[in-house]
Amino acid sequence: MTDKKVRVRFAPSPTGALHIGGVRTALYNYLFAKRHGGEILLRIEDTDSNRFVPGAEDYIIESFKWLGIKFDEGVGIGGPHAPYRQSERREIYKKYVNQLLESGHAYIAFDTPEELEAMRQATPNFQYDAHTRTQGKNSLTLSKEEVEQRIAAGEKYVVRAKIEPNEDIEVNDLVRGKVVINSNILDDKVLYKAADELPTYHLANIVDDHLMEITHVIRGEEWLPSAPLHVLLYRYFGWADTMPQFAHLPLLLKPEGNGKLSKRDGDRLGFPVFPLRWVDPKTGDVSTGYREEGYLPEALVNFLALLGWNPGLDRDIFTFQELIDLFSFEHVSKAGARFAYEKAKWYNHEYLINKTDEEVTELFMPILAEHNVQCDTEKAKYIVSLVKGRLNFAKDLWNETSFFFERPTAYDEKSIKKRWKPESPEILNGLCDILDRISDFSSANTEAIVMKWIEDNGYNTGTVMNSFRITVVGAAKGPHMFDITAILGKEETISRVKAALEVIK
RNA sequence: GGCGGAUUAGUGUAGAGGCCUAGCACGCGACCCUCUCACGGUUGAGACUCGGGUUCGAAUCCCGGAUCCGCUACCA
Repeated sequence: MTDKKVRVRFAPSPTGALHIGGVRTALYNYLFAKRHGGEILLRIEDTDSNRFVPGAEDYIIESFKWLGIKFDEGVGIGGPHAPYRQSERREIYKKYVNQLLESGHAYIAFDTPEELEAMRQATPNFQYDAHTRTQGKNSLTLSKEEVEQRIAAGEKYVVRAKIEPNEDIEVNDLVRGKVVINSNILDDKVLYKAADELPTYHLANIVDDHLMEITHVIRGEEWLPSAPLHVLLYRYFGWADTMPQFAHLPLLLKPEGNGKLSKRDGDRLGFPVFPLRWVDPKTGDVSTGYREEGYLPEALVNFLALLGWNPGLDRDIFTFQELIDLFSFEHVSKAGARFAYEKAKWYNHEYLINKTDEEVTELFMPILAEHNVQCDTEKAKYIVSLVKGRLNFAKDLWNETSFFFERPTAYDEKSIKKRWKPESPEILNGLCDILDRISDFSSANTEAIVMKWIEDNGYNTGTVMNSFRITVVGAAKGPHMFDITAILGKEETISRVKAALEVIK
């Protein structure tokens, strides 16, 4: 078992956009598989026909493509265990449902939703199990003839697992160790619905994981309570000796307050909870994505990887390959992790400023085009080199560089209040005269001349430079002043100062 | 309510009985750099959920409380 090739799966349900927690689960699956030279497959669990959302499957595939998580087989790729869409595997499940029925590990139940609801109302903490199934309408209480009659009459039924009471079931979890649960608390879970001829998750995932030779089931903690049922099913099928190992991952929690991370938190606190932009086909609601917000996929991956896991080293930046090489369940934490989106920003900042000027320039050019700015790549690259360090997102590029291309339309109040002095206008007029006489307007030359002029006149450097900066840039921000004026040129620089002097009092 | 899981600074985490005067990172503060905003560097504040044990010694092991999370569907 341990020498078998590692095979894992990510099995989302196409009920909408892929939640960021799902992305992390997929990532851990991927890291684990690749760490062990194994394979990962993508399976679509669309066994609930009521919750199917068109477009969700494509969304999932596109998300992973963007993130750089490549599946070895599955929906959209194919492979030896196709089909990978559960709705297309009906016949397979039927066979296994029958096997369970024949071996006596499952039975047919006709109770309607209304009847079940009535039972719940009548009995506190009602659950359909060994103690209560004798009161239900099922193949254990009804005669064989009546069961056949009802089925022949087209009555909708359900197949339930027949859980034997009072048995301790062990689940060996790679993250949590041994977890023991008594079968008394398990209910006779619905395994199959005749209504749509589809199994439920519980049956489908066991059959598929077995057939697809999955060695490790890595999924969210919300599955831990039903893991004993899954263990039981492996036994009922006679597959106990090839049962996969389980690893239940801690959940992603809200950044503040109680509860798990939800889409609403993103809306409320201003960060995406989906990898890509998603438009709900029913409501038309639009949710932004990490991609659209300007996150780099490698930054998101790094951030997500370290949310609930860490390699035990005193650093935070890891390449995808390093994450693979270092990944292990020993370092997956057991407690839920608050979604620290502030750190996601920092990750993006780190990845962005560590890109080469060429790479950032590639992100810059389309932004310039958007603003109808003509600028050759060489100049753009030089500007990028001046402002790169202060970027969190590519979209910050315009904010940090617009003054290179457009005159300030307003002058920042705060900057003026702090830096503008009564003598500023007079000094600036003098500065314009000096500037006008400079023939070599290069950064170094202009700086040398202006600094000497400041010194000769006994001006305060800060006053001169900050006032100068406000008139040219529009605020007390930006790179080295004379690098800016060198790009703007003499005429534009002087003209900006004069224009500002008309406005700022 | 029942069952299960979890609990180190605001947040993500390191720590697997003495190496802990509890480390790192984000965030926050200060200083340096500097014409400004950033970057970078240095630095400061800030935590072992509580109570019992076990032990010469516990953040680390055991028991109990508290709190939080999950499950408790013909959803996954």
